[in-house]
Amino acid sequence: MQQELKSEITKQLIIDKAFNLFYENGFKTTSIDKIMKETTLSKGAFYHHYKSKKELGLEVISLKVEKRVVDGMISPLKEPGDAFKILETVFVNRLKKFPFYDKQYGCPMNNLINEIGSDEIAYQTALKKIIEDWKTILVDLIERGKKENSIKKNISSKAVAVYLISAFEGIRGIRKLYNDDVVLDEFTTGLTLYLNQIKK
Amino acid sequence: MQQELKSEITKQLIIDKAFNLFYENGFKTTSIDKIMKETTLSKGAFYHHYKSKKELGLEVISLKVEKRVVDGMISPLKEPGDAFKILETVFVNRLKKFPFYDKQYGCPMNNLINEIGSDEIAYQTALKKIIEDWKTILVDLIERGKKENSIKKNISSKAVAVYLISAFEGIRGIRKLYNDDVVLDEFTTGLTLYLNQIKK
DNA sequence: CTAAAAACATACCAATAAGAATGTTTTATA
DNA sequence: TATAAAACATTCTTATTGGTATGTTTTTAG
Repeated sequence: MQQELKSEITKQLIIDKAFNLFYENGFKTTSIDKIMKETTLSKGAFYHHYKSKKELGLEVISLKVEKRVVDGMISPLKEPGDAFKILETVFVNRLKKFPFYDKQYGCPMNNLINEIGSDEIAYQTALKKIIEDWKTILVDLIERGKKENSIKKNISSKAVAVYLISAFEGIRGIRKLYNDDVVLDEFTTGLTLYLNQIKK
Repeated sequence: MQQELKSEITKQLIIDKAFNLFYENGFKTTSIDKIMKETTLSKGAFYHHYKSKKELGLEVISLKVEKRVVDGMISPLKEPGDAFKILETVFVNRLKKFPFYDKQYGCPMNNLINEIGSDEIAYQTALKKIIEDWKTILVDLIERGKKENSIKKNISSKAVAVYLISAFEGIRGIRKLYNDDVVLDEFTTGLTLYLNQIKK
């Protein structure tokens, strides 16, 4: 039974290194050789654990990319408290707390969406799942805000959710082009303004 | 003097084919071989006109990618008439009029931003220029709307401009994951809602 | 009409790609 | 403790990469 654990540890190592390389250099141009060089293991080890690069890509998406979005943007929305306040805090704070590295390389999910989003159905489905989960929880929170009278009732929760997610992912990409936080600050101002307009 | 014309025609052919391949398959994974196969010319011809793939990439950005954004989203903002109405028409109509192909492959600029936006300073600068131009014209229009009393005065024009651009680019990416227009319609509802909130 | 320069073609190079084949070593089980 | 299977290493294959070197053909200027 110790073998299974060892296998899991190795796979996790591969996934971790792969995620970082995909994030920094893109999916398509990151080779198995480069990934395995990082793990200090061999290519033979890779093809023992994974049948293809595609299989690894899907695991990276469902285990690493998804986790990032869940931890940073989905789970925090489930917290109890004033729905509007939570909405504001989660979106604005996340942007403010990104380290330089994350600002430079953008959003791992958004990078993948734009690089391989129209390539393979498998990638599409895996990435879409994250967006759909995010959207669902956001809609729930907005609906709650309506009931609790912190958010305007005459707006479509789905529309607001999609608009918020789009804007957030959009700025994560645009920020990559700059070397300072000016655009990011302007975005935050725009976001705050937007949120105050759906506030009751 | 006819030689110069011939050279220009060949370069344009290369640029056109390159743009399409970059758009459909990404920049990094589109090889010079693939591009020249499309032109039915040889690799020798390519390296006669361009010194590197990077040089071609920069020309594609400044001539094709930029033109697309200028024609579709910047120039229309310069039209005379009610500033708010123009804002609404340009953004909403553009989304509604995208052919299936454009919805599937997303925004060429946004694709490049996310694929190579943190790679080379040269690409960064070329792409940033487009965003900056777009932002400038948008700010001008919003300012005009404020003066002409069609847009609220107590909002930051820059913030609104950045927020609008971010949301627009964001949804262009997200739409790639889907096979129908549902998200796009929800986005449009969200966008319309947003615009009505900055309306006077 | 001729020489040179521009436009293109062909052949090549070293590096890198994904993956298969075939090893060797470690671990678990009977 | 023998054996099978899992974990990993080494080597190889075929294709593709950006770019160069060296051609040949077309165009232009004198």
